Amino acid sequence: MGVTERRLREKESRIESIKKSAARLFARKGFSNVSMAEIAEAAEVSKGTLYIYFKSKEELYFSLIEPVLVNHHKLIARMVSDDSEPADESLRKFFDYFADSYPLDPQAHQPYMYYRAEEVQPLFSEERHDYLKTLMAKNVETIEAVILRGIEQGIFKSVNPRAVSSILWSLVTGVLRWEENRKFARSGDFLESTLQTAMNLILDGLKM
Amino acid sequence: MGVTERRLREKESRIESIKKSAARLFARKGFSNVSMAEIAEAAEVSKGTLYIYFKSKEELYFSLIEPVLVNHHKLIARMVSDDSEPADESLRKFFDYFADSYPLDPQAHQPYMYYRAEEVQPLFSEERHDYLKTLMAKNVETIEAVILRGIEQGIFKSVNPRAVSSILWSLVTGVLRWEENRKFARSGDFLESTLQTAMNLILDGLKM
Amino acid sequence: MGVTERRLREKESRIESIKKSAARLFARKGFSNVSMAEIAEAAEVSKGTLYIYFKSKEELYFSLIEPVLVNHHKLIARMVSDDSEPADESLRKFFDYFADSYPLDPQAHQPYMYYRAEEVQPLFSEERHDYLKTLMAKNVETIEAVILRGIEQGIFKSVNPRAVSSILWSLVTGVLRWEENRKFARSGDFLESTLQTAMNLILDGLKM
Amino acid sequence: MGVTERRLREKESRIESIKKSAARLFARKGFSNVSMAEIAEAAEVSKGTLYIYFKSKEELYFSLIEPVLVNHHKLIARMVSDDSEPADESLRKFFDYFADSYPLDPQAHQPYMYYRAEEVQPLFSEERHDYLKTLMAKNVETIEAVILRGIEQGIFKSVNPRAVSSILWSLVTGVLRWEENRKFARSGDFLESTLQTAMNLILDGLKM
DNA sequence: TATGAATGAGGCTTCATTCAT
DNA sequence: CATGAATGAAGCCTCATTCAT
Repeated sequence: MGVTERRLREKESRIESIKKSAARLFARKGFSNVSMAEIAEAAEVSKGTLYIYFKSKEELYFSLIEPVLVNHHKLIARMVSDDSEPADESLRKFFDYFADSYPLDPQAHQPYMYYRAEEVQPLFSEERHDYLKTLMAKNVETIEAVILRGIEQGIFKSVNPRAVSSILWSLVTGVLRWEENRKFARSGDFLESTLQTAMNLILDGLKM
Repeated sequence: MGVTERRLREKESRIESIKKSAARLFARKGFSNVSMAEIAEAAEVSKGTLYIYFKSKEELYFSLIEPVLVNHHKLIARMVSDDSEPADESLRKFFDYFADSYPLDPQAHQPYMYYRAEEVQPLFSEERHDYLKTLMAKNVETIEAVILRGIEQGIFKSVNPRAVSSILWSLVTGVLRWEENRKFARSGDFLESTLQTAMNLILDGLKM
Repeated sequence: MGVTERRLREKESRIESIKKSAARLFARKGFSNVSMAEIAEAAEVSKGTLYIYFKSKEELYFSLIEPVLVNHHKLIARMVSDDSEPADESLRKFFDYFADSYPLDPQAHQPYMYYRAEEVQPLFSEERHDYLKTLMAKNVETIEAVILRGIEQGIFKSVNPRAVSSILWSLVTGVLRWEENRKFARSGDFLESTLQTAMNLILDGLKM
Repeated sequence: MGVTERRLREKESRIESIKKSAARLFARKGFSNVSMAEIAEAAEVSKGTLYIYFKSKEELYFSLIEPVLVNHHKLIARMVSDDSEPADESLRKFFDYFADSYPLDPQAHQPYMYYRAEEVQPLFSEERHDYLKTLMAKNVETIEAVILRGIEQGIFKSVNPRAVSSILWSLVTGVLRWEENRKFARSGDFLESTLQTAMNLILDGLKM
């Protein structure tokens, strides 16, 4: 029978529905401003059902954050991993990644955009928090390596690679947040062009 | 009598104490994760006293946000208001303002750093929310004017001034958040040097 | 077919497994502190299965209590039913019964040890509760008859048989509980010797 | 002003009201079968008020149990502390204490009557549970000392003092429970006479 | 018959706010 | 004005029970 399979599919679709609803709500209002009841209603399941799949509100939140951080890291790391590629090309890909993927799935980017160590820390165990920090640190290191490569390739000025990596991440997350706020305020959507402009400025500034 | 005066002074110091405590707590943990009891204790007043001076938790929050936004706007507007000044000088002042004033009073900058339209909106009346939006929009326009001036002065490339203004604000708030998280994670304090580097990159990128 | 038989056997073993698991858990943690999920897991069946065989949690509990009460009554009644036997012999059997059978199946004795009218009453219908009361009353009457016999046989002093019967039951259940707590506190197992001593004291006290 | 004092009195009376309601309910139905809402209603306060005075349901329970155990120990220890007193007199006081004090404040005796190590343990921290065990152990030791004294005084047979102490406690708590159940079942109140009879039997059994 | 996902009532607890003093 | 005890709505979570397969 395909019964078991169908069951499995239904179960997974329910989990997906919960995750999607939760992600949207958390992204829109922040962890503390979303109630489990709200999530349940949005996902069209009962409150109890949430707890079948997620041990707690924190667990649900974590299950949304973690794979996104892992995935982004993977994607970005792969994207910029070709050591023979000119570093400016790599950075361009980095920016394009956000310009392209953000509109497709804005919630997937929320963890970066709204990550706030002091708010998140009390939610998770020390271990988990360390894990999240490590994940985010890796991302900075990835871009740091690109900057370093650019300097070695003679394309970039002699800058502090770690600082510039921080700046690039700050800039990207800052712009995503900014444009999100702007969109919410109904004043148009300029994400792509803003990111383009930002990248051009930075690259021009970085190049020798 | 000096009694009335003393009373007045005591009252104002009480209000200041409340505001200071509340600002620190909101900044540290976010609006929803702070209780009125916590604020009262930190300010060394009773819970009831909070409600003498502030109609509600939202009101208290607003009373913290609003003057900061107004003040920042004033300071920044004044700082860059000399139309004869080279635009790159003005931007340098803009960056320096954050590098200098943030360490002195980090909380004062929280409203920008953590402003999140979707989270804040349900707290306030439409009117108030519009007011906040206007305040923030003015700041963007101020920097936009500087960029425009730079172009007219022949110092800057022909960029989209509105986009670059957004970028500068995104960059500054992004870096502030970034360094705040980093500091919280006990990995050192690089705010000033990071902001310096960021400004140099951007200015180099902007200049013809 | 032997199929039907096998089915029947499997079914009965399933029921036994449920009862056994439930008895152990109820005995260990008390009715309210045991969940149906826990019982199902311990019995290695699904939650739904519990409801095939027992209409409700209360029903399951009743199905454990009732036969034990009936059975104890039967055993004890038979044990002391020989009217020609010296009453002190009969009481000795009564005590020995607990000293011998408790260690073999402690859970079977829980209904007595922890019976608490006020807690049990809201669980059951009036009718059922009355039934349980009657069962327990019969036990008291059985021992009461032994005391009476002892007086008539000229072995026992002229005491109030009902009161002494209550005392004997109180003593036995009291000691069982006491030693259970002590065992749980890991301070050794003195059930048998304690019961022996108790019986000797009481018999010495009863005898003329 | 007496205002502060009256306030204090009102506050304490409220706490007393809560404790009294809680004690009655816990005694009647057991810890797990009582809800905080029930207690609040019985005490005629709001649910929130309970948490002003007691950090949690467990804490409230503990606040009822602990002083009773301490107090009983004190009373009983004092009662039997005169080493020159004949041991049978001391035991008589011990029994009388329960016969007299139980009807006056039955709830005060609940902790003994219904103490169940396995149910109570998960409620409390290890430390607290150890503390409770120690308190109860002290009581056994107190009576143990009386038995020993009786033997030394040549009044009692040469029995195992620890075992007999356990038996006396088991007997008393057993009888209290028994009569409580009987009372609840509306079949009369024989506590005093039952305890009297029990004591006479035991003393007769103990004496040489 | 057996399963286990789903339900929703109800339990414990927090907290913004009120109000008598 | 200042206090802090009191309130009760609302949040997180558990669990007995049902039901489609």
